[in-house]
Amino acid sequence: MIASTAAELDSRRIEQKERIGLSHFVEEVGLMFEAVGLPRMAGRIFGWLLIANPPHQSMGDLVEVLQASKGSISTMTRLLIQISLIERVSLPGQRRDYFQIKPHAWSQLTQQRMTQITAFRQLAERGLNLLSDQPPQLRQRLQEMHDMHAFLEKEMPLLDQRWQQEQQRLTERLSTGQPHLTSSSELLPIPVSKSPRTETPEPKL
Amino acid sequence: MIASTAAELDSRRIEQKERIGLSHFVEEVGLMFEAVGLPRMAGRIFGWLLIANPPHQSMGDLVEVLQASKGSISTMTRLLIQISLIERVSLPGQRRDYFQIKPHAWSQLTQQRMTQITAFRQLAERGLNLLSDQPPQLRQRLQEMHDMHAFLEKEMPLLDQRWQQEQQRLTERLSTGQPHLTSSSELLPIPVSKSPRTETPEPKL
DNA sequence: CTGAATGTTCAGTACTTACTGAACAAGGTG
DNA sequence: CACCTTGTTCAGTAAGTACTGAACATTCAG
Repeated sequence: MIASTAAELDSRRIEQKERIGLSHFVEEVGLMFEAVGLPRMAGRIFGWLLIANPPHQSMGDLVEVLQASKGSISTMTRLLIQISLIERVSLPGQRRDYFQIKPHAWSQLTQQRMTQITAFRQLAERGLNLLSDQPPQLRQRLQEMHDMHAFLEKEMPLLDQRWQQEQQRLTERLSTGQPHLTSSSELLPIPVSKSPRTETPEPKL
Repeated sequence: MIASTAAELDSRRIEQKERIGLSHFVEEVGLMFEAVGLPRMAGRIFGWLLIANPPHQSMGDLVEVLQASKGSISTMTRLLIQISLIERVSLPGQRRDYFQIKPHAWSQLTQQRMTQITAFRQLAERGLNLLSDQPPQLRQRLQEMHDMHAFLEKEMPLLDQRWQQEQQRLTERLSTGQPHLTSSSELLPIPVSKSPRTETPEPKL
């Protein structure tokens, strides 16, 4: 099996090139995740799940493709599931579990942002209390901080709502009839286990 | 000067209590800044400038209040100026410079967020190119990522615009006639120096 | 000019945190 | 039951980065 046809070699070169393109993509998603405060490896996993074929991948797949340790993959998939960016799915008759991008994953990130905005608004309120006996001139800085985030708190959900409508419009353009990946296969999403860990993060310090 | 009146002691206790409240506030702004990917010390500076009286503070003030090194303050104020969250001001007849919160600082943070959104949209496009010969089902994940961020790219500026209007409405409620902190005093903002460093970051590696 | 006040730069450190790898569960399968 | 496959947990490390402190500029005062 030493000799290969020209076609085979060519096909391999193309595959090679694509592999490089794909891993670059994965790496960049990793960097973007870091930019929004999430671990790079979580971004790599998410990036790979964005382009993987099939869209559901096992832990073993991820370990191999991303050249990372089992431990890291296990921890990071758990994180991604916890923030609802991916979900765990199982195939009938298969022992191992698979991971795939969760529908509306991106709205979930917006949700996280909302939490931050609320925190900023509350912080502004605390500041205004501290300066309660000061003249309005001095309080103006905090008032602006407060009003801005109160505004966003009101508007962001509306924006997200409008996005959901827009998206429905967009997806109905072409793929009428096959509404979603999950339902197009025999994949079953596994509900997130409400383990005690979720509510009480540190059982033993 | 060993004896003090009860009133003096009381006033000191109150001051002490307020100092604690203020430094808690400063610390929490620091934590929030970390949550959005900026150095904690930058957040502390910004936090202090939100509540300081007067609103403009010198490097020496910051070093003392925040118990940080001159080096750290210098570096972080530079960072904050670069991302337009604060500005450097000078007083006539005063040698040293002062820093204060820049008007519309918060819109600036939104601006930073826009950059990220654009990066995400471009990344989605790269992914779609990589999967250009794949069936729509597989491309759907990236298509959603793309559409979502394209949507936000379109809508966020409009939102910010509406915020500017809203803000004007809100500030006109009370403080009619004194539109802004800067103009209410003899403070002169110092324009950001367009040093070569800005365009070519690493002159000598 | 000398000295003081103000500000910058940068080498070294201290700290945080992601990641590895190995030991440990938990099922299935023969 | 022994054994393999799949997945989790955790101690230790590796790597990145914010921060310190000291040396170095710069400008003003006497």
